Amino acid sequence: MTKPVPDPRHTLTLRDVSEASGVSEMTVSRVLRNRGDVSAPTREKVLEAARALGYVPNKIAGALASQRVNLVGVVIPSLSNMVFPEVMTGISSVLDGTGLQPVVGVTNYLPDREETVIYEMLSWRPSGMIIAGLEHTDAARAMLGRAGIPIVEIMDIDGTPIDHAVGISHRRAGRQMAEAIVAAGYRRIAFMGTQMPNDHRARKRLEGFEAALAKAGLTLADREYYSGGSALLKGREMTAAVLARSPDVDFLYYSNDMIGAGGLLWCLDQGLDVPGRIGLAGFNGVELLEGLPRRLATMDACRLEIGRKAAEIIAGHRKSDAKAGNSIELFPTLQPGDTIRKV
Amino acid sequence: MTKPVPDPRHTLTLRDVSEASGVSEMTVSRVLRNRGDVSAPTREKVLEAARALGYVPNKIAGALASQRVNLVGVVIPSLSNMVFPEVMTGISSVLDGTGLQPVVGVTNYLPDREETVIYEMLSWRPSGMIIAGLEHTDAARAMLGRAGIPIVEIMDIDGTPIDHAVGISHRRAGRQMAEAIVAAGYRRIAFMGTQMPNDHRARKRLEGFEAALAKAGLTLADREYYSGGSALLKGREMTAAVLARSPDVDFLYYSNDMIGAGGLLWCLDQGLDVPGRIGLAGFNGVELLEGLPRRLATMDACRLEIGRKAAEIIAGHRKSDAKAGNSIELFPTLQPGDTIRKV
DNA sequence: TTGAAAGCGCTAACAC
DNA sequence: GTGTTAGCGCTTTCAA
Repeated sequence: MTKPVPDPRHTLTLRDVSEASGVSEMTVSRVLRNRGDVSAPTREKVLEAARALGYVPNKIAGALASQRVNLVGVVIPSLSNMVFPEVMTGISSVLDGTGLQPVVGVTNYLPDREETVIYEMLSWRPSGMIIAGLEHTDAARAMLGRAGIPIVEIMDIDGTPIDHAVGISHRRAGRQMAEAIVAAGYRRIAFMGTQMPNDHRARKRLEGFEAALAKAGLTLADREYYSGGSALLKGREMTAAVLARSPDVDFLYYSNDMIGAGGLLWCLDQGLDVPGRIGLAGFNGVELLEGLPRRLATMDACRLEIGRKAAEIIAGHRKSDAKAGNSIELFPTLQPGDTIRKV
Repeated sequence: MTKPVPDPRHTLTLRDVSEASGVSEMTVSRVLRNRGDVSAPTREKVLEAARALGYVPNKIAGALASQRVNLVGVVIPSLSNMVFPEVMTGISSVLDGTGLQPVVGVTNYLPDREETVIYEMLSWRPSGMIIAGLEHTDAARAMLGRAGIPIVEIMDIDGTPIDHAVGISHRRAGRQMAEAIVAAGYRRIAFMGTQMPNDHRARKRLEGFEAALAKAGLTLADREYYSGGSALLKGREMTAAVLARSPDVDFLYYSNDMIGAGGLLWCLDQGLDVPGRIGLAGFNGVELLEGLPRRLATMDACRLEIGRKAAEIIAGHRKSDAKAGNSIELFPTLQPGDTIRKV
């Protein structure tokens, strides 16, 4: 039956700063946003009061009133494979100057989870969205399409973007690697990758790879998939399994550098002649490879540049009335390293 | 001079759903939030209309009206060293059931940047904050202290928390590793780490390490710092440099597993007897180590558990009026692997 | 240069 | 079960 005591430490509002400084709320607001003309003395009084009180503006109210939110949603499948952190670096480097802030959501390669994340993000009315991949649920595509903000799908350009796309062609990347391998004289080629039906980019690389092999009259000699666990260790294990099963294989193509690195370490442990007896290649161009005993052949995925370009599209949206449907294709370079025979 | 045409694709509001369904805004709101009693037919009509229109609620307005934001701010120094992604996994695993959503901000180990990130996050009035480390600017501590929400500082407990802390004692961790090394008979010990004045946890580990050495009558025989670049490669380079300069060193202590792995690969390349002639140890217990030719000695940092516990504190805050000042200490286990001599 | 009034889109509290 | 009223804390707009 006690009267509810008003929280003594209630959250501060503009009104509090206004009263403390003897300046109207409106003018306080102007000072705090550096907007309009405010005389130097007034400005000082306000700043002083705000600092003394420890006022933190309420962006929720600000956003509702101004219909403006300086947030950019970034939807990615995973944080743990070191490719997306680098994309984030690219995004941040561009956004940092603009007053826009990235907010990331992780989907774990689950389409339904992605749909939920997109829905949640859109409900905060961000200024733009950056989303990995071109494959989404119908509902997700619909939401994004009617959101009325710039949407940039990244990493991949093999498909039709909702609005904008920035990425590489993974099909082409797979094809190029296969061509290089065949040109180097390898003939019995095995593939190892992740068991992930929703990793569309890995899938497209393999499609391109197999298509190029077919053109050379070849098919994959063996293949092996894994899921979970330490990628480096899985690379070793899969490599051991494949070579036990198919001892005459002369090339190992991995869907990512981490398992490729594991495979390379295993081959070296076994004293195999790399790249003479057997060649290896991965994908991504991760920094880690630089510290290996031998440089694994790979292809960089232009991660930094993709992040940058995507952010530029969002940031530049106000001025450029760039129409939708634009794909920006980047071209990865093949780094043969020391694990493919020189022709 | 043309009259401004109202945007035909204006963002949908509750009102639109209300008109389309012939149900009052209030009831529509109730249906969309599963709140209160709504008859099945009304409910259906509303859901139908909302779906048909593609309505996405405006959380900004909702949050302002309800004074409730289901966001938890997570402030971390970096995404790229594979320790924080695992903390995030722990956080998400707990938050997923609660309706709370993590929002991450990255500081790059810059105190001023951290202050800004905290300010920005608080301005969205989150339900709680999780922040790496116990060292912050005075302004940041003040803001957090008066925010009126649960604050959990993670990773470290060597210091005084603002509200709650969950982590390990890095000083103790360093001490324990030194004791194990000394007990194994190593005497000429070198340290290699990052050149990062603001990585307080690495600093505390080294302090604990040196204190324990001192207690055994020893001092570091050599030390080397790096910054930037591929950690694996830097580990190799620093190791080569240290052993060239101090050939009689018999143990290499690394501030993280990645450079430790590089050092290990280098030692094996050189044909050094590990752990007989020389021992090595890192810190973190990263998954990567499992794929190496030999298991590097390390200490896990309880990352998953830290994330979990921190999230539990935030999520459980409504019921438990847990008072501030609580530190939860976790105890990492030393994993000797194959790079420390058995005693 | 400053202030007053009117909402932004939603929900709490209360009536019906 | 459903509707009405009154704001949430800001910013926009316009007047002074």
